Amino acid sequence: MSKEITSSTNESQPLLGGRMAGEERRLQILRIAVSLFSQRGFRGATTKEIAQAAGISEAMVFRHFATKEELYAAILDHKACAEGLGDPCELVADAVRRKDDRAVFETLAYTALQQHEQDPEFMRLLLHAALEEHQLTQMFWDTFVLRIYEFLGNYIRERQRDGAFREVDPSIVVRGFIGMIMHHSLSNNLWDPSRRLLNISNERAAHDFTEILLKGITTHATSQAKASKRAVAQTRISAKKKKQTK
Amino acid sequence: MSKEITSSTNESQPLLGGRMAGEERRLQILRIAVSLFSQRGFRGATTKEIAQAAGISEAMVFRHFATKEELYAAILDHKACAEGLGDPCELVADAVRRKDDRAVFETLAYTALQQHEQDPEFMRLLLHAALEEHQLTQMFWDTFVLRIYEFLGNYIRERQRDGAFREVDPSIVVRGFIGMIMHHSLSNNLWDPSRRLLNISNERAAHDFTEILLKGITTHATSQAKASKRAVAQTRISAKKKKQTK
DNA sequence: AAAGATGGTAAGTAAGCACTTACTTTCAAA
DNA sequence: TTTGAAAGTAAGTGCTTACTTACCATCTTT
Repeated sequence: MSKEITSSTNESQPLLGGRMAGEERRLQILRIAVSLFSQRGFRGATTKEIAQAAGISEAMVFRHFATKEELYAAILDHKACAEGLGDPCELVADAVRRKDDRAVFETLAYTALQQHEQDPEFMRLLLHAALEEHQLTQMFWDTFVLRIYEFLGNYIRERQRDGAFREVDPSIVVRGFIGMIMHHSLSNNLWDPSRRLLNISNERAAHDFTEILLKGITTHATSQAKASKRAVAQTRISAKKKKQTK
Repeated sequence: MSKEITSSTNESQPLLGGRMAGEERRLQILRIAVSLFSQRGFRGATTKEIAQAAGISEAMVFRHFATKEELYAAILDHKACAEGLGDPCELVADAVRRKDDRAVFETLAYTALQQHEQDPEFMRLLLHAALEEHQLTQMFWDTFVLRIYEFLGNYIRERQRDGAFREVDPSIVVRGFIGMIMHHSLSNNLWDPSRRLLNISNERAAHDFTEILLKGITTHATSQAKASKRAVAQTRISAKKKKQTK
């Protein structure tokens, strides 16, 4: 039981001998817990495992987080708030202004796919939370997914007014598009990690999904005349409105 | 001790007299276990809970299933094999013969959506299994998803030869289509059960997703001449082949 | 160098877990 | 009516779990 001063045998950070500053240790525990919770879920990951992986005793875990629940909540907050997930609306704001449909959808798709690929833990964590009916699920849905629906929905509505897109419920279009992306990431990370069914780059996936969606909702050549007439009329109206309001 | 108190107060099912035939009890346990495993996952559901829900002692559960693992496996077999999931290839075989693209895709989508709606436990069970990296996941993917990819992929390839569909990797098309459907079911059953973001009938969803996909992959009016030429040429070739082979 | 705060641990505890043992009740066939 | 197999249970067993207690070690401050 010589404790083998552990720093030699322990995997996580062999560089540092035992002692750590409080905040540093806290973050280390958090990182390790994220990894274990995402692998085994809340019930599946034990505090003992977490402590061992961090190279400390269980008691230290409970000094930083009073209960396992609190640790879980801290993780979800940490992941949901701090981590990436930069506002997608800003990301494509320029493309929206230029009305570059292809850029809008393809950029969103590519960014999401990259995000999922380089941080697969987050998706697993979210899935576990959803299955356990944890409140984070609703929080995530409300603050993130909802905003994308509004943002993309508004863009689609605008392009419909332009006559560029046919008349479909924008929410259905968004659901379909997000579905293609999410399911592709889920397939890659969860169902078919060896990618036997489909093995393509994120660029390719983003491009082809966008192509299918855009061709699926743009107005046809046959009805193009009608569409452009409407577009012109619409442009005049918006111009008038602008002058009136300002 | 105070054990008698619990036994007198604890009467889970006063309606049915205790005793059951072996097979009957086995199926009852299975049904209850399905429900509990799908709600709480493998680790989350306890044998005690299952026994209580069935109105029997824990020992009876272990008389029918030697271990918890065995019960889990029995459930997955029961659900994956016995339950529904009728061959989708047969379902749309007629539409495929008539080359009725709309019917092929819309029927598949609608059937899947209905299936997911009336048996949400199965999807939860599958998700839990996937997160726990249970072998069923691969089994399900190989025997069910793979076949759909092959089937739909072949159909798309055929229609591409006809000149009816543009040249896209059929696997990507299938992934996109399945993605729209799966994500919609997942949204309805897991993420947004109150359907605040989107609340549409399965008919509507199947129709609109199909519409987007088909418009997204059919050849355009501008290139229709070229396409139909190719289609005619292709038809002649197949006709010749048929005569030659037979 | 004394002191006090902070990082860290060994050794618990009570509850809960999957699973077992030893026993009783029911019921249909011989 | 006997009997024996099947349905059923109470009361464990040993292990694991989240969480605690009481104590040690190592810095920093004055």
